[in-house]
Amino acid sequence: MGIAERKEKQKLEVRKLILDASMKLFVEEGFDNVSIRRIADLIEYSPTTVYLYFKDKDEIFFNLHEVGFLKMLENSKELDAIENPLQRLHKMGENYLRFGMENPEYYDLMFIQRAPMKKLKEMGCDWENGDAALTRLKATVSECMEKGLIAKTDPDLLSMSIWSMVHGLVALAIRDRLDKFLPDGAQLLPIMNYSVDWLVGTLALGAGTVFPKPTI
Amino acid sequence: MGIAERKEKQKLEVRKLILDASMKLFVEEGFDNVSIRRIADLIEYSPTTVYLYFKDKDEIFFNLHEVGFLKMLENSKELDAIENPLQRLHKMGENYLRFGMENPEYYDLMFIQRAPMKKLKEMGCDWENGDAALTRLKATVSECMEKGLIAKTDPDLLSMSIWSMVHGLVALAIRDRLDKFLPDGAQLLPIMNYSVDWLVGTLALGAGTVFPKPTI
DNA sequence: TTGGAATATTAACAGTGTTAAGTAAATTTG
DNA sequence: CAAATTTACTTAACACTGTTAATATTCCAA
Repeated sequence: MGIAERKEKQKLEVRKLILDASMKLFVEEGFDNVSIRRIADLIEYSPTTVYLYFKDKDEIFFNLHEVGFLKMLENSKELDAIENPLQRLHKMGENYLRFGMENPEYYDLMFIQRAPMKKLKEMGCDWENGDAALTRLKATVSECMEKGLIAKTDPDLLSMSIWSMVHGLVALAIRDRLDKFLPDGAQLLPIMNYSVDWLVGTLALGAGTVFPKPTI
Repeated sequence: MGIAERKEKQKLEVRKLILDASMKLFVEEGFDNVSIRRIADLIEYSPTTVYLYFKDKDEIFFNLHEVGFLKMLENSKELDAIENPLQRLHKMGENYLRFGMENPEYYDLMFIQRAPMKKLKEMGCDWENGDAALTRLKATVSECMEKGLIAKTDPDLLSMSIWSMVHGLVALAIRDRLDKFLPDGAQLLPIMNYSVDWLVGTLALGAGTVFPKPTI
């Protein structure tokens, strides 16, 4: 079935063309300016062709949200090499902030926009990507507790709290709520990183891991 | 100038009519379904009349965002009566979460939607509402440090971290990212409150203030 | 009573997501 | 190989959207 195979491949190619064009528009012109017609213009097809590859606009955004998770995972490969779970936790926080600030559009789709979750519900699926990410966080938090590096509490609750803090930072930042409280021209990311330093430093029990108490 | 006065009053009345109708649509049908034409239908004016009272749609959302801050402030009157700043901090967190979960549409406009900040930039103004709120938080955090209730660090940094955590919780919750990690049918707010308990409990130095270590 | 300002409306422009119907090319079938 | 059928794509249209220009109506002051 060489023909069916080739056709399959071509179909995937056009799909990718559409996704790439959508993201290009999203990154360069913002969510509101991603229209089916402009996507179609970019890939030089008619607008209705897009509907042969995606059921509707939300399905495009759902797929981009998945690409975002892949990208984030790639950004976190180095984590596995870190033996000390507390240091790993610290690095996880730093990576999360950096990914969000460097890829605000992907971050938006992954954790802020409603469209992907709407699609998920429509499909009756779980949020596998988010699930996996939180599971990794929980594992590291649990390991910290087991090794006596941080105080023992409910690991699920603590993981949710940690996630909320870093998400809160990125969400406020990329929706223009943080810059207003910063000295003129100051970089946002370094200051957000201090928050991670502070959190991990506060969690840490022993004096083994050193995180300087920072000041803005 | 009795007539001018009455006209002024009438003008304000129609403005309020528009804002109320907008919010009604926003609450009942979601952000995307608030259109100028539907607002006009609701108040039984023609669509273009709306433009005599607001420059554009974003200006309506900006005004609603301000109404939200008023509402939030009202919800926080009881705070002034709490002498112990650590207890006050705890209550601030609880109030913030409750306000966000009970008024997700207002919260969205205040801390997530881009429109209000865009308008602010256009007007060249500061974000007075957000500024005032963070200032109140900072004052309480500082008071806690002065009275030796929590460890001394940079109060600005700690305030930002605290805010980020509660914002993160609400933002994830109202954008449907948290329910997926909850036992079926579990209430979100009580669990989010545990996070505040944990945070304040972790910050607290003395044994004077009792917050039970919770488990989900 | 007339003139002008304030208020409201109609009509229109350029854009949106999406669907139904029609066309042309590629592939399978007889 | 030719006919039939499937696949890929397009044109035209519907019902919306925010917003502006031009027009009509109402109201108050001179």
